[in-house]
Amino acid sequence: MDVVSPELNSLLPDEIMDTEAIAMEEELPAEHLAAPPQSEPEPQQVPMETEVPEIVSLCPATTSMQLTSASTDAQCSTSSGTQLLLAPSAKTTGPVVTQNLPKISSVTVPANHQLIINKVASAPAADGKSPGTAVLKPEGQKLLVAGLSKTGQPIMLALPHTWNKPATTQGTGDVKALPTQIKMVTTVGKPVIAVSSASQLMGSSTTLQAQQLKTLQITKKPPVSTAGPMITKLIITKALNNKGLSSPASAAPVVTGRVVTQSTPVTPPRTLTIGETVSTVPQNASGNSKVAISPLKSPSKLTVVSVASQSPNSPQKSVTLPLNMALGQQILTVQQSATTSPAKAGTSQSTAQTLKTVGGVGTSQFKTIIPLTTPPNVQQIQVPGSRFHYVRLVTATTGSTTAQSGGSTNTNPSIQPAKPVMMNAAVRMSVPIIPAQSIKQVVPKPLTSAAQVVTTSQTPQRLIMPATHLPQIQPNLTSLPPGTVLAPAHGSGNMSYAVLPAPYVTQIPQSAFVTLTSSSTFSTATPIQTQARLSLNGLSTSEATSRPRKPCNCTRSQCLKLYCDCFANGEFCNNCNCVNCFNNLDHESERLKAIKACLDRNPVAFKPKIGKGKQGESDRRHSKGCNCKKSGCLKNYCECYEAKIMCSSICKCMGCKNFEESPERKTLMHLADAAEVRVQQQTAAKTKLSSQISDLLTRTTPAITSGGGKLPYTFVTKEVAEVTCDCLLEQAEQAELTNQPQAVAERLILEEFGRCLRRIISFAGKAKTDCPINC
DNA sequence: GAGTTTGAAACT
DNA sequence: CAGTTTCAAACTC
Repeated sequence: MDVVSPELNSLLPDEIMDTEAIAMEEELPAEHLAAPPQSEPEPQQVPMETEVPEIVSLCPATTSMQLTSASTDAQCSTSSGTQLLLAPSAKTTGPVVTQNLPKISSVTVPANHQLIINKVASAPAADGKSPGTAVLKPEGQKLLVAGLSKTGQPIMLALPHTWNKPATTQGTGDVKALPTQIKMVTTVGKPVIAVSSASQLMGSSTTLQAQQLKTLQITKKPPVSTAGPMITKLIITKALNNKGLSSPASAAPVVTGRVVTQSTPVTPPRTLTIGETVSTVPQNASGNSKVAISPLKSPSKLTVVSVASQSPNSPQKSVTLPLNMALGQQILTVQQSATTSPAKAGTSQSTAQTLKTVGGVGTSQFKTIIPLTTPPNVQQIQVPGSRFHYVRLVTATTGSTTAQSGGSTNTNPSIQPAKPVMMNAAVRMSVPIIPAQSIKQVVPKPLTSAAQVVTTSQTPQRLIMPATHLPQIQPNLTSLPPGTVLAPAHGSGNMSYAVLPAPYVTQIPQSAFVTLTSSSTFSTATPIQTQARLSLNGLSTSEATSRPRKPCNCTRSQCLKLYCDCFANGEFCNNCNCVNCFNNLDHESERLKAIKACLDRNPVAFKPKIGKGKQGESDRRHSKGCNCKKSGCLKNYCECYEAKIMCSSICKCMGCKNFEESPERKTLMHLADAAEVRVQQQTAAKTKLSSQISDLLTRTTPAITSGGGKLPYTFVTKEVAEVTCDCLLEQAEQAELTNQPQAVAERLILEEFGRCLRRIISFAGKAKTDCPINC
């Protein structure tokens, strides 16, 4: 099992992981496997709240690591003598446990680096392997790894009692058994590997908590298992910087996830088979390297990286990274075929077949991210100039995929042919370090055409669907609404398009969309349908539907001119107050004409006005600049001000006060900030009040019951009173901040008090209503 | 909520 | 390209 090759590592963004320090070795030198003394370490108690029993080894930059798949032993050796500890997967249940116990080939600790692996319980080496192999008992033992970072800070991780619990709880070794995790953590530039139960949270080590970590989590599917599934997750965590321990605030790094499958021409291809499924296929040591990187929004929330194994003969490897959508974690799934085998069009389907979303089965932490009704294909896309890899998730039957890849003229074996990218918002969000502008989408062309790429600069996806009955429109591809995807008309080089803004996909019921696509006359609807599904599924429904957008109020433009914000944003009107709106599917032809007209007038009409500067948001500026004359650019009339950016040299405004040093602007900003803070505080207070009341209701229901109906004041407990006071104080502060007269302030406070009372009464009444029988 | 102001978009 | 008109959002009362 390979983890990360240096070549691959070089391609990975630092934000994700840095595997420079990890080199793979085929064999673990026995001399580096110093047997841990029999002395059993203290059964160190792992704080329950952390729930992360881990085995940690610290490896220096030169550390080599091997995950041997031939046995249950996980070994780590380092040329420098530093340690890497790989514990074998948790294994198994029942009777076979003792025969396939995970073994720790313990790690030697070099002079200055730390690793001390103390097996808690050693048993006679069942397989008689190298001395020094510690055999872990299946249950109730802790493996402690103690080490010191360069800074001298000790690292202590313990193997929990539940080391083998996953399998045990699964009884017969169900594939859904909670996998053991191996975490590789780099501390102070050294990778650390830890093993923990998959259901447990990271962060048991206070040392680790004190570092800014990034985690690569890999679920290892061991080779042939004679005693049930062996599931090991390898989490490679790297300190974001070498400041390591000096960054106390870095305990909870947000690491976006992605899965990378890649092989390198230099390093012998290796296969890291990851998955929770039981596999009887021996790990293919000659396969392509696979690396699964799991993002973590929080170190306490692990995202399983699952990599489905694939036929060794297949040049492409599929990787799926499930994530906990509920936690807002997202993934970027990356697939890359072997460099020696450029992606073949035909491989995508097999990819889809082998692509599995695993992990998390039976564990609430792990969820399938893309609940497509059909197995998705994952196509890798390499964006020029980007260190990131993107994938396109498509259904398997599309012919356009074949055409696109087949038509590619890219002859560079190291660069994948341009492929369509279907990046839904969720995916984009999952990798915030990827600017939206970098996302590129392929414009499907007739089957004989090479793929074209449209650079998008805005997150919403839009679909331009064939509409053969409509006037032909050949929009400037570079000027289409951002995110636009074009689909060719049926079997013809003459292209017609229907523009479907992304919101349409999310605005309309899925059934409606399905009807639309299924009834359309073009044969290449599959990609669109797929994208639609992705938009519906990949983008969380709540996110899609709740995305705030002001309803327009157009009365004369029919919402077909750029006056209309909906139209200007490439969106359909939805829940707007417009009159005689044509910005909908019912007026598709008119809408298309209007789009064309806008593009004729201004080829970049649909491009975002607020571009992104070179150095991030601070450099954002209006693409055209404003022309304000009377507002001083300090009102929302000004597009710059509205976008919360300062006017720039390209603005033609008069009397501009929207510049950095402007006192007026600062004053406004302060007021705005203060208002925002107040709103947040108020919201928090009210939420707290509601929570308190709810909690109180829960606890006081018996009293209500016994009392035959208590009056609302029953609910005015100390907690409620305190929260109510908070609300009142907040109101007072707000009045003070806004320089309200005392009378007004008093009135505001009283009104707030009235609201609090009403809420209390409301909850009280609700409580009585909710339990009419008992009360 | 009606009326006014404002500046972008559209038009000439 | 400049000037004018149209338009809808922002703003005021």
